[in-house]
Amino acid sequence: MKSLIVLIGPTGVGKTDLSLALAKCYKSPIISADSRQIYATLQIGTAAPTPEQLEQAKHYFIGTLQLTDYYSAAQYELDAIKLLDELFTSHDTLILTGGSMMYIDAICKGIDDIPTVDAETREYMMQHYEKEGLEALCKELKLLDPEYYKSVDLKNPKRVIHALEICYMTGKTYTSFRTKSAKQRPFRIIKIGLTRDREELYDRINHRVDKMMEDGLLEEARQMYPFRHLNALNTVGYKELFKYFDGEWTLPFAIEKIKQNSRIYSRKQMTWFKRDSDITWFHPDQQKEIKAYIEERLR
RNA sequence: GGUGCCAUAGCUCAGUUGGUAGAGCAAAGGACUGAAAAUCCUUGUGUCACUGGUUCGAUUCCCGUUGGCACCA
Repeated sequence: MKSLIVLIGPTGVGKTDLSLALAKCYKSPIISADSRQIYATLQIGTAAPTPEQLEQAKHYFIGTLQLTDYYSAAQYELDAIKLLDELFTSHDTLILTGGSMMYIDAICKGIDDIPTVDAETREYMMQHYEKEGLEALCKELKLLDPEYYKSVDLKNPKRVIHALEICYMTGKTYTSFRTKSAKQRPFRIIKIGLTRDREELYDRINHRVDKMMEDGLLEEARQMYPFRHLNALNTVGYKELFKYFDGEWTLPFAIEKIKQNSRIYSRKQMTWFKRDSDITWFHPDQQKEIKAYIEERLR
């Protein structure tokens, strides 16, 4: 039986270090599930594995995209599942780690087969939204897909717009693409969650931001500044420094905001992970216990 | 030393013509199916600085105390 060890947890909890230890233990490469570390030029600000760490194990999906490349959780599912199939021919146990909740779920449960929105449709909908407002779009959705209208968060423009995009593009309801059932994977999934006391986690996050600044985050962000409108740069650590470059915030204030937004993000991750009853939780220092748990499950 | 002003949520401040109070920020909780480090939703009890007085009732009015600010010496 092939097994995928899925190592998850909030930002700054210590996933990278443990993933390296487990990679050595199981002679596995490390497959990343991180929607920002996947971009080549966002190393410092996303706390991507360092060159030294990258040498310790083969990594996938770290720094493989350009900022301008289109990517999504669904694309990640396709790419990662294909890679897993290949790697399982020569490995029994593989390690997946990352903090992007939706990327993790894309691997473990799958994402429904919904068409990719083409550039014209998105452009059209964005203009439509600017001109008519959210309420008008909600009315349209009520007509085109009354079922989804009932369950969608009507105050969230992204959700409403996307559903409409699919309706207009395909001539079918958005609901018709939603299966609401998890895909079965041909491998065993062992989910390990890493957690720490909140105070401890916040402390690590705050210190990590200071370390990033020492390591040259400001310069890295400055080089990304011309691309600031790209989705890849709508990212904690960069968007705050862009406000500093714009003269809106002082540098110390921007740094405080990076820390604050990182803390908020870590909480959001925990909210998502908490409801996943398949996860078994450990403190990152419990390496022995974690290995024992994995051994037991592999048997 | 004297006079005046101020003291209300973690912070900045409203407010109560006397019936125990509310905004912003912070903080916390939640949602999540092709942009997800994104996007969106919900949540405000606090010795109203301390002591005493007036009052059926004081955070509100009065005396005093403490701390802060300003002005005068």
